[in-house]
Amino acid sequence: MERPLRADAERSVRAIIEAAERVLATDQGASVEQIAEAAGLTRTTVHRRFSSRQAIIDALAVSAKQELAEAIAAARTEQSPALVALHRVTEYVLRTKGRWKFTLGNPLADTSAAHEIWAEINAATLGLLARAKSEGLIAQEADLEWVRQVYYALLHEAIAKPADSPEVGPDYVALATLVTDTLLHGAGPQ
Amino acid sequence: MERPLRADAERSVRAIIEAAERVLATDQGASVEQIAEAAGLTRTTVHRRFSSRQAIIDALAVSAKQELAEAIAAARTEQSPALVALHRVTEYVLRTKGRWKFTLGNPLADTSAAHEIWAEINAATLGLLARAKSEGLIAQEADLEWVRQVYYALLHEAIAKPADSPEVGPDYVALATLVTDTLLHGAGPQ
DNA sequence: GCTAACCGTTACTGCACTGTAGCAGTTCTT
DNA sequence: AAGAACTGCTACAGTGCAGTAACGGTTAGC
Repeated sequence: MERPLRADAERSVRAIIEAAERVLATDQGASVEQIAEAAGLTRTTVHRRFSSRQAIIDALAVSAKQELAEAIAAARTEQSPALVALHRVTEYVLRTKGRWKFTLGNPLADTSAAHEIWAEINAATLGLLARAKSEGLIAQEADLEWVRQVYYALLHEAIAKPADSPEVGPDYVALATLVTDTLLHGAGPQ
Repeated sequence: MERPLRADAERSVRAIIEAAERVLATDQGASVEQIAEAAGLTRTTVHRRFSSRQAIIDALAVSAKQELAEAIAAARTEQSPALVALHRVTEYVLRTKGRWKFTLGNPLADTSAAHEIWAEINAATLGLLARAKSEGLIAQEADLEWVRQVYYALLHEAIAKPADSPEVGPDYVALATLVTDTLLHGAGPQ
């Protein structure tokens, strides 16, 4: 029963979501007005597209997690051995995570709407880790829940890490190598 | 030139800080009134002890980081080989971090007042890691800044990890082993 | 080109929170 | 026991923000 939005309205929605991501990344408590300004719109227009401030957060969560799920799917982890699959999915995830610093890795943005997507992502990750274990990459005694937790944390830290060459943007391939290496071997020699 | 507080006032200050830690741990944006209620006081009394809401946060940061610095000092890391020192300091830090879930590991609570304490802690950690490297625990090629970042993240995750036996409280020794093992060897076999 | 949807502007309401003040009763200190 | 410090209570001013409404001008879609 939902009329499709007009093209300009659609653009506004995009602009709001992207601006919200940028603004909230540096200030979680930012007002709707700050978001509107960053989007090049007025506050009233924002309220026309999103009935409440929380609605913006929800939309943000859905967008980000959807994009994340797509990135994971695009990595096609089932079609390669666990090591390369892990490396590849890490790279893809880092790319999208770089664009959603606020929403992802911020429990505040966990809403019911995005919960099922998140569960799906979680299951996929656990599945890949289980395969990694069966292929001998991960110790048999390892607690996979803990490994997943550490993996997520490493992804987060990799994004937070200051880039080696500030001008050219982060080298996601190198970061993916760093994350997987650290996850599997830690900081110790070998 | 500061008159010492009366005993009851001193107790109020304590109660406020502890309550603030509890309340803010679950809701970063909690109001002064919520904090007051949790402390068993009224809002006006809170404002008598802390001129502004930010002043509470500052006091929180100082308290927590001071306690953290003491915990690190108590570990006496210089007096044992790096591996046992790392294990020991990890255990101590986890204990205090468990009591300051909000303040520590929340950049929001980083204020100028606690900055120097934090710098000191940071330096001590880096020093220990450098020694660990010189003793062969950490790979020569490793980026110590990255290792420190990962170490902090692991501490954070260890605190967030659901306890194995919920009733008896977390087993900090086991957690310390988990953290150091993961830091040095990752999730892989060996 | 006509219509409907969209946006900016202005203005208003309502709410929640911060910070302050005065007073009366209680608790510490000596 | 007396005075000072402290707390609870009530009340108030000020602020910032969310959300709503109406109007005139602009833009997209058929």
